[in-house]
Amino acid sequence: MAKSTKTPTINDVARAAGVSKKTVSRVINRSALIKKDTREKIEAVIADLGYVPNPQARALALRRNFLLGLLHDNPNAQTVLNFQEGVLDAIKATEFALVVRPVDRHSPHMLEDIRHFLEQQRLYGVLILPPISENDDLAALCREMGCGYVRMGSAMLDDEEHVVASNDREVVENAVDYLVGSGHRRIGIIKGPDGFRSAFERAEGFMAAMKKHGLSIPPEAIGQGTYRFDSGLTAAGRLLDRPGRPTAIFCSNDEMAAGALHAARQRGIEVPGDLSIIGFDDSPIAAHIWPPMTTVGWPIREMGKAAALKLVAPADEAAQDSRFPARLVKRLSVAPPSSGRS
Amino acid sequence: MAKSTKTPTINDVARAAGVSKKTVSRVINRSALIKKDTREKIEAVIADLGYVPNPQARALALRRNFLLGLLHDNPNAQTVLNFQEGVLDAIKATEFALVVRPVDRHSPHMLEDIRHFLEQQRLYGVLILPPISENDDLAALCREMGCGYVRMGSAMLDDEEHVVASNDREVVENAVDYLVGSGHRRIGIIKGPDGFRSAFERAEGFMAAMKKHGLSIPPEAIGQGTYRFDSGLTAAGRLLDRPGRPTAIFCSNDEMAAGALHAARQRGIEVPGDLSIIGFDDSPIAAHIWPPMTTVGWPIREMGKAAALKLVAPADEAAQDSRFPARLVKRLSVAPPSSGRS
DNA sequence: TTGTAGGCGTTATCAC
DNA sequence: GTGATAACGCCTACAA
Repeated sequence: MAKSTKTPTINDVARAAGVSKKTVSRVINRSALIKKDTREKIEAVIADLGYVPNPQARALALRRNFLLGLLHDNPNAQTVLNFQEGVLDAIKATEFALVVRPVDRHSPHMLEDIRHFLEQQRLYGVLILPPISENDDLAALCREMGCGYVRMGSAMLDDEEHVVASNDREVVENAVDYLVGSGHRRIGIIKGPDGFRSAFERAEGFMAAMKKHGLSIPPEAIGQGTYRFDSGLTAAGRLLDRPGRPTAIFCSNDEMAAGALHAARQRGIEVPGDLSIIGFDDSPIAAHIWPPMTTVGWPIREMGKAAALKLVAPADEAAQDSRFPARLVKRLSVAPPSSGRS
Repeated sequence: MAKSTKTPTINDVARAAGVSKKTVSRVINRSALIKKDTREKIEAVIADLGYVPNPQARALALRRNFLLGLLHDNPNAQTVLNFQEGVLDAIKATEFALVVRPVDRHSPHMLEDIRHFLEQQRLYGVLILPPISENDDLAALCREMGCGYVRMGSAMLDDEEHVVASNDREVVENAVDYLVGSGHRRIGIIKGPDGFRSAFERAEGFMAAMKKHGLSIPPEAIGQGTYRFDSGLTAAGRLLDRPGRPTAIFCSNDEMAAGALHAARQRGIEVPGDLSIIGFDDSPIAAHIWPPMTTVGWPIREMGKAAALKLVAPADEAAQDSRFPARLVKRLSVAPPSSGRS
C-alpha cells in the first residue's frame, strides 16, 4: 500500500517486487518467458498496489492504441445502442474502449471529417453502421489510413474479415412466404430510399419471392419511402387509395410500417382484418403500437460483438462469424385476408 | 510534403520549420510567448505536412487525457443518442473524444466496475445519465478518483458545476394546468418506479398542481409502473376499470403512456374523446402512435452540449447553464372531457 | 529467465 | 522569444 497518493506506475510495482520494469512488463503482457514464482510474486504486488497499466503510455510505446470507434449516421437509436452493447460485450474484459462518432452522411465534408477524426484519434479500428457502412470510399479511407474496420450491412459488402451482415434478402422472402401462406395474393411493398443497400436487398427479396409464387407486382402496389414515419404514411396512403388495393403490405422498416398503420386507420381499414402489415427491424415501436407488429428482427447485439472481435481478437472463434440470420417475429399485424376481398 | 510514409511528428515539423520542438509545441498550445512570424511559419509547415498532434503522447506528458466518458443505463435509446450528439457538438472541434460505457445498475459490482473503468481509462471526466446519475455513491467515487463529472437529472442533484437538470416538477405542473384548463377534474397519474428521482419529481409536480387547483387525488387514481410499456398497460388498466374512472391520465413517461393508450383501446375507450393522455420524454414513439401524443419534451441535446462544456471548457458561457426547461409538446391525445362524463 | 539502454511523441523546467 | 534537457509510463532491442 505504498505511494497511495498517486496512481502506481510500473516502476512502483517493479520496486516493490524487487525486479526490473521489464519483468513487470512481461507479466502484464503475458509473456511466456517468466518463471512461475516471479509471475505470481509480481501479480500479488500488482493486486496489492492496485496497479493498472496506463493505456496512453502503452499506446505511445506500441504505436497503436486501444480505442475502437463507432461511426454511425443513424435512423434508429435502438440499433445503435444495441450494437454498442454488443461491442462492449466483446471488449469489456480488455483494455479497449469504445469511442462514438456520429457523422452526417449528407455533409460534403463527411470523408474529410472522418479522415481528421481518424488522424487525430489514431484509432485501432472502427465499426461502421449502415447506411454509411455502404460507402466504399469510407472503407477505402480506412484502408489507406491503416485503420482496421468492420462494416455492418445487409449483404456482404466486403471481405469476410471486414463485414458482419444479415440476410435481408432471404428473410424478406420468408416474410412474403408467410403472407402468401396466410392467403394473401395482392401484396404491396413500400421500399426504402434509393442508395441504401438495405432497401435494395429487401426489395430484391420481395420481388424474388413474389416471382417464386407466380404473383405479379403491379406498379401501383409499389411504394417508396425514406425510412421515416411520414413517408410510410404517405406511400401507404397511395397504395390504399387505389382500386384493388393490396391485402398486405411489406414495409422496408418499422417506422414506415407504423406510418402505414396510421394510413390504414385514417381510412377505416382494419389491421390485420382488412390489411396485414409486416415491418423490418423489430424496433421498440413495433412491439408498442397496436396491433403489435409482425416484423423482422436481427441479432444486432451479437453482430456488434462479432464485429468488435474481428478487430480486437481476430483469432477468436466468434470473430469468424460474418453472417447473422435475421428472422421473422410474428405478432398480430398479419392475418388471412378478409373473405370478401381476396 | 516530406516523410509521407509515416504520420509526421512534432520533430518533423520542428526540423522543417528550422525551430525547436518546444517552439512548435508552443504554437500547438497557443502560447502567447511566440513571435507572430514564427507562429505563422510554423503553422504553414503544420498545414503542409498535415501534422496532427498525437493525443496519446500529450496525455502522457500532461498526465491527463482527452477522453470523456458517457455512463448510462438507459431505458430510452433516443435520449442517450441525443445526449451523445450534444456532447459531440461541444467537443467536435477539440481533441476530445467520447467513450461510451453502458452500465448495469442492478449489478452488485456496478461501482467496482466503474471504478475499474475509470482507473483503466483515466478519463478526463464523465457524463452521467439518469437514472444512475442519481446515485450519490457514484458521484463520490468520481470525486475520490479525481475524475471530473457532470450529472444529468430531473433536479439539482449536486453543485451547479456538476449538474445539468431539467425542471420536471414545474413542467408537470404545467401539464396538469393544461388538463384542468381543458376541463378535466378527475385526473389520474401513473407514477414511475420508486427510487427514480425523475419519478419522484414528476409525481410531486402532479400532486402540487392538483392541490393548487383544489382537486383531490383518490388513491384509485394513482397508478405506478416501471417506465416500461407493459407496466403502463397494466397500471392504466386498473385505473380505467374502476368506477368513476379518470378523464385524463398523466403518465410519467412515454412508454407507459403508450401502454395506457393500449389499455384504453382494449376497453373501447376513445383517446382523446373519452380519455386524455399526457406522456413524458417526447420520444419518437410519442409522435408515431395514434393519436400523436401530447408529452413533455426536454432539450436533451443542449443538455449534452452544456454538460460536456462544463468539463472541457468551464469558462465557456454556455457551460454556465445548469437548468434546462422542459416544455409541453401539444399533440392530439388531449381534448376536453366528453360532455356525458365530466 | 531477467535486466539495461534507448525510444515512442509530447510537454515542463530553466537556462540563454 | 527560443531552445536544450529531462521527464511522462511503457515497450523493443539486445545483452547477460
